[in-house]
Amino acid sequence: MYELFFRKFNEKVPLTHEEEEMIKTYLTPKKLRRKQYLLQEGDVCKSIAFVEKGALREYSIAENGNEQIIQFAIEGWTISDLYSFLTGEPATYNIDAVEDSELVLLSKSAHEELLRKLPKYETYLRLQVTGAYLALQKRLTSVNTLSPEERYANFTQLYPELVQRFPQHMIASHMGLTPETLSRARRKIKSK
Amino acid sequence: MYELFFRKFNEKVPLTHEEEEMIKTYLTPKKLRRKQYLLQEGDVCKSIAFVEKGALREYSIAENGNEQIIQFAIEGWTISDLYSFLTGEPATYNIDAVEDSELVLLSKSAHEELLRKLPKYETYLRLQVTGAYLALQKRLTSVNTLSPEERYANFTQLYPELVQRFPQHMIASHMGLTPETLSRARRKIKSK
DNA sequence: CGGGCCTTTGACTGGTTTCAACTTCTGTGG
DNA sequence: CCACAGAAGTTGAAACCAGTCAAAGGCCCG
Repeated sequence: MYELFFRKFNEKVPLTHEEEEMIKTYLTPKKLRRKQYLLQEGDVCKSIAFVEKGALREYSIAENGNEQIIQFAIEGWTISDLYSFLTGEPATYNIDAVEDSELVLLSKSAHEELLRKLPKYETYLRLQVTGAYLALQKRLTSVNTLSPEERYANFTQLYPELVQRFPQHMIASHMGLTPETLSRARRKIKSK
Repeated sequence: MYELFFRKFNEKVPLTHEEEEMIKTYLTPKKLRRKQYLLQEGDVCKSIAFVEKGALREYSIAENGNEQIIQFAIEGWTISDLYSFLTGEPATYNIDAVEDSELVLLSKSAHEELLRKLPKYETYLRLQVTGAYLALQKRLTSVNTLSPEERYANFTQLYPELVQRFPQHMIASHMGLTPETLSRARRKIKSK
């Protein structure tokens, strides 16, 4: 249990067996069915979720009803409405399962206690957030400088697994395009 | 000296007098003239810069020569090519001064020693990066969901100081618009 | 005072969105 | 196991909106 979680943790910050056991007491497993919500806009995000198995998405809904996907998560990734989690404000994002999924949850109180008790947890968090920040920065640059085709090509190269597992219209939404535009961009790429 | 730096640090993580003195030994002041580079694409980013006074910008240059501004920084903000700083790879961004500026620099070795010696520094960093991450997330959402007018209105509301101190064409670049489009968006807003 | 950069405005172009129809795929219930 | 309904993806046509190119006016700095 929690194998992948600790594998990823150890890649960033190596843990002793005792430390692993200690962390385990703070973790909660959770299974989610396809289409089931982990978090709904308006609720407070009460935990950080690590994906042991499955696939989820995080998205907001604009006034006109358009879904805007801001993040995907598959095995080994972490997902949460961090702002809501940290501040206790209502979430502005929704998170739901795109496939049946198995998660590892870390509640707010667990998070706070681990920060107090285990410096390695803070290091882990820092590295995690730093990585997410750098990835976002690249993404923003690509949105501002690349054409839809280039963006899609770039995305498939960076995240081939995601292209396999999420439907096209979600990937379009993630890239800020309409499904039609993405479909046409794909055709152009193929014809080369 | 370094007043603003420690004010901001203490807001996030309170320090004792001794700790402040200790940190001071790792800091280096630097003055920059308007238009002077702090970092040029291709060089390795050797420090994190805190702005005591002045205004800077961080940007990349696309093949076609277009400048794409990814960040501004004024008093109290921190600026750096974090990826280059952490990995030692050549920087993909340029940083230069838009006004004469006074900076506080933290070198890579200082950064690493502080991480080892002072847990509060790691906490400070974590909070700093987390804040930057959340801000970027909001920015990405606004790029994908708002019209140019809404985006500019949003920006002026969020960062009125920046609108005062940076020329329009830089703000346009920051928002991923051409100067012409921003000019027209401003006119539309005024006419309401 | 002059030059150059910044901003604004206009006309035109091109690419993405929108709307709509059609096809394909998927999952569900009879 | 097949049939069918709904979702997903593709394609076409038209509208729209930001980008591009060009020019003029304003302002700052040397």
